[in-house]
Amino acid sequence: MSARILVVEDESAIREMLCFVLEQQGFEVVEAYDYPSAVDCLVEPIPDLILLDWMFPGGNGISLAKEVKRNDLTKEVPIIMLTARGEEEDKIRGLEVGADDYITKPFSPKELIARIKAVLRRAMPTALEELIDVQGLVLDPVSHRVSLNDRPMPIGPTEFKLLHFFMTHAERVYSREQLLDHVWGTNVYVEDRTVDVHIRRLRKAIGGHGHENFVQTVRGAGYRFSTKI
Amino acid sequence: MSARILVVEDESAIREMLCFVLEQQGFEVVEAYDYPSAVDCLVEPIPDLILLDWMFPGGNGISLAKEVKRNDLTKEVPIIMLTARGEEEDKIRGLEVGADDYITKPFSPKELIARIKAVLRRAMPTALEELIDVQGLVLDPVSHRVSLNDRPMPIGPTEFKLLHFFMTHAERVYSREQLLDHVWGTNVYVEDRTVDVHIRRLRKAIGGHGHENFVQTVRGAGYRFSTKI
DNA sequence: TTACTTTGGTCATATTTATGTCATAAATAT
DNA sequence: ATATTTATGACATAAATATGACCAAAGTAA
Repeated sequence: MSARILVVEDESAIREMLCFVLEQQGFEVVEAYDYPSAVDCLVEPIPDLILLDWMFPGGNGISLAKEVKRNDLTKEVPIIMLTARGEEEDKIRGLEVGADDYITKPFSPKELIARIKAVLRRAMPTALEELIDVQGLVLDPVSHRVSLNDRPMPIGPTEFKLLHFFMTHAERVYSREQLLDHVWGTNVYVEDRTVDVHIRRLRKAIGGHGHENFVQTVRGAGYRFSTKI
Repeated sequence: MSARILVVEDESAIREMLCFVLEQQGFEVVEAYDYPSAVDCLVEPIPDLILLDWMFPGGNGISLAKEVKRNDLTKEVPIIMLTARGEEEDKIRGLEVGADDYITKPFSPKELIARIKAVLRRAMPTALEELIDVQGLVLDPVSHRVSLNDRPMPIGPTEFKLLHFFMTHAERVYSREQLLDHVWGTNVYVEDRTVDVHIRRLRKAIGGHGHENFVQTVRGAGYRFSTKI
């Protein structure tokens, strides 16, 4: 289960930007552009978090926030408000009404994601890291475990990270350099060819039932995780 | 190969947002926050496209655009300018100076990507990494795969590049020399006739269902990729 | 601490795959 | 018919990847 986020923002460009960033992060996003549509989105299913523009037509953010906090069904839903730069009093009033955090426009995606995750970590800690299942090959980021048809498989730390990256970025080639950047981290001086070795170790770790074929060599380009053979 | 985009924008939140969106699209992004750093980023390697904030400290966008268009090495690099909403005269002046398009802040990611792709499609079609489908013959630059009616086909690196070039430049003859330049790269000393061999290998790789007829010999001129027989 | 285990990176070597060139066959134009 | 151009198969060589072994570093348990 991943978190469902309600975005309430009247300006379409900003709303689309918010949705884009959130969807890239794997969140389920619901959009509302004014007061009535926002109220509609508050029921069935109830969102796990609300991203709320403070000034929008048809009732401002404060009244919607109050509405949310008044209703027993939604009072636990965290709210992050979007404010224009410099509107200090908005922030203060927002936090008084029950908003959990605020973000100033314009915002960087990093900041946005960090704040959302911080709020969600408090509210629903397990929603951030999802179980990944690919044809019986299951990776659980929470318990840090990999299993093959319900049988736990021993796997090394680097191989785990590599597999995690691959499973969350399937059907795409990555050069050795890119893999080093993403899995080992940037500015780490490691030989390119080391990737080959870890690819082999990963294949060995998940092998035995054909799953090693998911890790594919793309000659001259790098490696790819794919379920198509 | 993916396009390298230079983002020139002083406000870090907006710059990070631009970079985030572009990187998600698979572009390689270089950031600059003022005039000197932007000029540094104009050489080695030369970016394939410049996203330029019109008003930024240390010289405005117009002067940087002029600089780019004056230099022989960079004059072909397309420029998309970022303008504040309502600054009509900026847009007009920008297009006069040689900008290829403009985007108004705030912008939606969809619009941003669409405009960038439109400009790149003219300048370097193979860098877009878009799925290309020609009558069941599908080339996916992202996963680095070629499939024929959903069946993945094995194909060598050179044949892949050759096919990619052909599919993004269909209905047009290319001499062997031109093909060597575009697919093998300039300043590579390879016999002209080698192209013939790779053409054969490509035909073999995509053959079997008549698709090999797309790769056509134009006697005395070179080769052509065409769906018309 | 010490002894032991696991892990990570590198290397040398084996194996696989790709590349460019040639000789010759086939096709096409004059 | 002959000259010109392209297609093809073979092959040596080059390049890329896979693998096994090794050692150092980091972590663990006694």
